[in-house]
Amino acid sequence: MAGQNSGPGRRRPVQQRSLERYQRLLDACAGLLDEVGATALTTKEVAHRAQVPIGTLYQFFAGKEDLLAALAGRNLDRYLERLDHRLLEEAPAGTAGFTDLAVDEFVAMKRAVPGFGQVDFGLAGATVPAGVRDDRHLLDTDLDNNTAVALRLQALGGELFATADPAALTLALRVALEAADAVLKLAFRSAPDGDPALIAECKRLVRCYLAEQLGPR
Amino acid sequence: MAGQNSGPGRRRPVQQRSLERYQRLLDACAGLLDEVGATALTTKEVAHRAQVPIGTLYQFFAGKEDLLAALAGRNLDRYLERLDHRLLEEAPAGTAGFTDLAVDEFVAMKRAVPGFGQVDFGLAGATVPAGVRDDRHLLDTDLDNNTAVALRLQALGGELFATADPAALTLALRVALEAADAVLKLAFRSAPDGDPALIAECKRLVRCYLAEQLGPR
DNA sequence: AACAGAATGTGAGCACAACTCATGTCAATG
DNA sequence: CATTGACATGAGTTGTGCTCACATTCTGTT
Repeated sequence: MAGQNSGPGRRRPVQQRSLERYQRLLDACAGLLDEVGATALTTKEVAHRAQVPIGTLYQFFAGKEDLLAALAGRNLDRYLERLDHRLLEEAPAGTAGFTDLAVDEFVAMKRAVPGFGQVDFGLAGATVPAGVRDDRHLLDTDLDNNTAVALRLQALGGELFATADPAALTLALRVALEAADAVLKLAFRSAPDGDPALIAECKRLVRCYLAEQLGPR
Repeated sequence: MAGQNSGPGRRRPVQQRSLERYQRLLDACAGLLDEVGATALTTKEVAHRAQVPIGTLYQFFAGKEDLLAALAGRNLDRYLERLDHRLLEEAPAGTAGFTDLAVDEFVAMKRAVPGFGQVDFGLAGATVPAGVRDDRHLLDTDLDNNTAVALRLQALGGELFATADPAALTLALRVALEAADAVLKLAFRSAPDGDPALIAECKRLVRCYLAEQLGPR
């Protein structure tokens, strides 16, 4: 169910061995992210950790930026997959229940998944290579991550979001997403496992906003 | 009224000529930010634009990171100053009015002030030099920008925020601040002058959250 | 005015990271 | 066995952040 959601890498590996190396590179990248942070991360060290020569890294990824984007894409796919499972298991009623689940799962991944705390979905990291203006302009690719994620969340929520105006709901989800991401980043800056008070406030913020959005009841 | 709020630079200039060069460096940095973005910005080019030798730049700023932090600090000082003026002039009643003013002024600066769109207050950019753990641990310095800004906003708001629990209000302001910043960043990623729909949603988000916070009335 | 010593200014050069590309490897086909 | 082309490799190129030995300017004392 999780679509391929990586950045515009160089060559997508098709053979078995290459695929393993590709994943190993992402794993090494994630591990290093937690240890040294995004700015201090070097492509040489990532390649070294993954036991892959530096040239091979650049066959799969256009550069450091693209490597991080690919990791963010994998994170997003995994998050949506896990959220989907929990929605089926726990079957919450109403948007408040959905919100709590979505936030809790996000927090769980921030704690457990290497690198997730540094890049999560890369929402704010559009970061066009600087100087070169964006020239891709088709479908999914040109709406930034934010809208793409909002649409996928909306699909997951399904009947929980009963509304007469789906476009307005998409807008609201984009806003809620960006806001929640920022507040949770703050929560994890304040405490290693996420400040509980800030996590609670994050839920309150989103619930309150979405409640006003669809049916003021 | 605006306190000195720059990063932990190297030497603070005291002489007249040095002060001018210091400001010129920040101006050049801001201009370049808008043209090439943060990652493509080079210290050499900043120094060249400011007509200042590269060595001098490194006397004032510990590095590129610190240069950007200093710009963010100047942005914050200017913002609070301008917001303060508008609060006195327009004297809004209630938190909703305060919110609208605060957001509008922020948007105005995003449009008008060079570099503001790239770094604003540097809320998320704590970015410890990577590898070295933070060793300053006194007063203002160790609570990140977020808390510092929230407290200053709280002071500006003054009697508008009548509450029995000031600490809870500070927490709410920190959350609102981080969320609003993220949503407005999104608004300016979507459209050069800021997507009006997203700006409106930002106000709605903050108003709704703060209304629930202090006096559910 | 003349001088000493401190403070500040300067830019060639160093260390190191991102990224390339000529060469090497190897499997499939004629 | 020879030919071909896809894929793998890491020494080398380019260019950035940053330093440091030396030059210049300022400040206070006699």
